[in-house]
Amino acid sequence: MKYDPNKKQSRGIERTQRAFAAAMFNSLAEKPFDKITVNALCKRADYPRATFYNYFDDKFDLLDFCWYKIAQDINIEIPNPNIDKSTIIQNFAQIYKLFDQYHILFQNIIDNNPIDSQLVNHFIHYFTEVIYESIKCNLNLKAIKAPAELVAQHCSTTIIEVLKWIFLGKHDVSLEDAEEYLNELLSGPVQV
Amino acid sequence: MKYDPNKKQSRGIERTQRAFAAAMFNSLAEKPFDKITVNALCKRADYPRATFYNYFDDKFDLLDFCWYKIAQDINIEIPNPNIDKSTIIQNFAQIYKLFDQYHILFQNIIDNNPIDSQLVNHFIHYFTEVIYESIKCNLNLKAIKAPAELVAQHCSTTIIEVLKWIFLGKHDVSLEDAEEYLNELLSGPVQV
DNA sequence: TCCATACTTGGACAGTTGTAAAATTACAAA
DNA sequence: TTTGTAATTTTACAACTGTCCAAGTATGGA
Repeated sequence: MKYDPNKKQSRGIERTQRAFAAAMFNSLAEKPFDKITVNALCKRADYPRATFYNYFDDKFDLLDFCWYKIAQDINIEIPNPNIDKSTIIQNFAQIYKLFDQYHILFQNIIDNNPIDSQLVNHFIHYFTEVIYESIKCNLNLKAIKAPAELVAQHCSTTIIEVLKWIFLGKHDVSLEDAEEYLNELLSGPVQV
Repeated sequence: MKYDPNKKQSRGIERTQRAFAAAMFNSLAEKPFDKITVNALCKRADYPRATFYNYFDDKFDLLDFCWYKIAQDINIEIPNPNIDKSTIIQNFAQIYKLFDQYHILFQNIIDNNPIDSQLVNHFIHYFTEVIYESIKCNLNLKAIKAPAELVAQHCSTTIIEVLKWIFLGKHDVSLEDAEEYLNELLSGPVQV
């Protein structure tokens, strides 16, 4: 992201960024992402174009900011220096609940954008990265050859895959079932 | 893709499409994807812009065609009505060899594009889809709750993940080791 | 209060995108 | 060879993108 949202920012800057994010969220709810132009976002947020480019490189950069705002609520506990399968499933529950809060937004997004669109991929990718960052280096692995980074990547992908299936694939799955799905996928679901 | 490459096409059409694909491959080898414009591709392929839009919706559509040309060589055997883990690993070997043939191209792509760029994601996504299409409906699953489609998705993602690690992540891994990695990921690598 | 500095804004610009229509070319049947 | 149809290319266009600069506006410190 162009602006580091972690560093403290003046009230004005935050207000402006929030206005653009709101414009994006509202636009996403009503039309496909590739029909959303920077011009339209500026009109909606009621800021001039130059201000947009002050804060964001392009509309993807704004998207990053939007996902960041959603992901802020995720507070993955990484006290555990060795994360095992049950820890993963615990954290999964937290993200499930977060996604559930936003399920109307996701519904709208999916109604306007194909599941394999740039937009959805961008979203998926962002959250996979969030998970990955929180579990890499801390996984408690079996005695295997595969490198830890690869396994961490695999776990985060799997977690997001289940959530994608549920919240972007229009499958109504309870948290309990979702946890079971995840557990199965992480345990080797295919016959030997 | 705008043009269905499966349906038979006149020699002229194929020549034109190949020219654009070649222009794309050559450009990819020397600069980042987002610096490649349709204009430049046309200049390189020596065709007018309107011809480009005759065959492709945009540069992503051309990319689809490029990956399609590579993927053509994959001939996944789906005689088996129930694919188990060893079948998956067999097919994996075939794709590993295919990717290995193109490893110089992939090297160049990675030198010019970040691993999490739109371009790489597009590539990954395309091949995940190819694998998914070939294994869905035929997986021999354990007695589990997770739906078959989700598991198929998970398997194809895992396969491509290992290949990404090797060929796009600059990790030199032999076929034998790669098969072992895949087997471990599909067997549940994390401690319970 | 004043000033210096940083940030915001408006306008302009070159380059790009995707589309639509008109003009040309290729090709196959008579 | 002629002719009609379809495929291909040309040209023109309106809109968008990202960057730059200069004028305007806040803001905080002295």
